[in-house]
Amino acid sequence: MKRPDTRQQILELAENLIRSKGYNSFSYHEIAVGLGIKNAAIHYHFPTKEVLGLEVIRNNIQQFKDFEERVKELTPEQQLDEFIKIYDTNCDTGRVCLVGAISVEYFGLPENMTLVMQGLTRVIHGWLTRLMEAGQSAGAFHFRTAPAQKALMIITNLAAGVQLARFMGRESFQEIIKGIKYDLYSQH
Amino acid sequence: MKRPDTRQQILELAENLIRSKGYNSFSYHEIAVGLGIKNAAIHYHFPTKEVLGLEVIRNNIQQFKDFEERVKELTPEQQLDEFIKIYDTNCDTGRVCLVGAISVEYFGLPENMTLVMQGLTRVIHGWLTRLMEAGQSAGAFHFRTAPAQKALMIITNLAAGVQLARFMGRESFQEIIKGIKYDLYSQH
DNA sequence: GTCTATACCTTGATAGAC
DNA sequence: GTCTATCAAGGTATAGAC
Repeated sequence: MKRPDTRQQILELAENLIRSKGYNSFSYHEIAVGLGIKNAAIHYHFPTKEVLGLEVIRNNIQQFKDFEERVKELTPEQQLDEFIKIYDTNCDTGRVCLVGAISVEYFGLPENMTLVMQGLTRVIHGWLTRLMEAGQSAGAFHFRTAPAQKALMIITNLAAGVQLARFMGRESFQEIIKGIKYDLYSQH
Repeated sequence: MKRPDTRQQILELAENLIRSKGYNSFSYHEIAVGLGIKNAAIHYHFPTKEVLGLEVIRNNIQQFKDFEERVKELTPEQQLDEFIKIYDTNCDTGRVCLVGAISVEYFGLPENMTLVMQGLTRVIHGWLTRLMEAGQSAGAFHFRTAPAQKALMIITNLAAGVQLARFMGRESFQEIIKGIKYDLYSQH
């Protein structure tokens, strides 16, 4: 069994912390304790916190592209289910999506981070827009507005749905999932 | 120059800072500089940062109740417009809603703050649910799902819509507003 | 790659004069 | 009510040994 890759472990814990409490609310010390290493070891892999933040975002972009690749042969309905499942799992584990987490601290972040985040939002929104188009063409999804707009509606339902669930409970997020599917699948 | 309303000024600036960069990203020093006072003066009005955070939330609840009172004689369509306008203005000034801002830092906040936040979400969601019911009864809004569910969909569209706009631009939020209204007003 | 040790800054918070 | 002065704690970050 391969030895655990410290760099990757730091990256994953940092992402979890950002999505649990925010970028400016976690410290190198917290990561060090969590992984049983020392402060300085983190700085060896990520010289500054900004670099760590940037790598977390870039890693997230890559993860989403892996997701795209993994589901691309599925039907639009199945792809949507997989997409929703990401947020559903996040909701269970108490983590909001990276876009929401980072966006809220916007004016308290290094500018580079906000720039790279634009890339992440573009990738996600672009994929979901194409999925809406494909599902509409296939007769699976029913909606009358533009696919790009419909994609925005769904992303915001999911992103803020997980956030809201922290105060209103898991059931509220389940209601939102039902709402999204009802809108898409009912003939109107 | 006398400053009888220092407390209120602190409260307002703190709320703006929370909704610009997050609770754990602003400091007493920032407020002091912003208002031309000293660190210690803030501690006179709000002994701890937790108290300040709690008062910001309580103040927000009161503001929303004032909003309810202000619009209660208007038609459901007009009330919805006023509600949307709150978020639209926030979007222009670069501020996300308090619910989104606080929710994202959930696991990095004093527990009391998360408890009081539950009250805020309940107040907003309750009001919008009743508005959905009233609008439906009046034949102004058209939707088939439960009013409480429809309210959740709209709140999440607006809350995350403002967040997303920080990366995707103001136009994306305008698209979301159009989407909300199209869904509610079109016969289907 | 990881450690110890430490420098340096910012933070929330307090005491006491006015 | 606001100030000056100060504090302890915690934050990011670096140097150098191993």
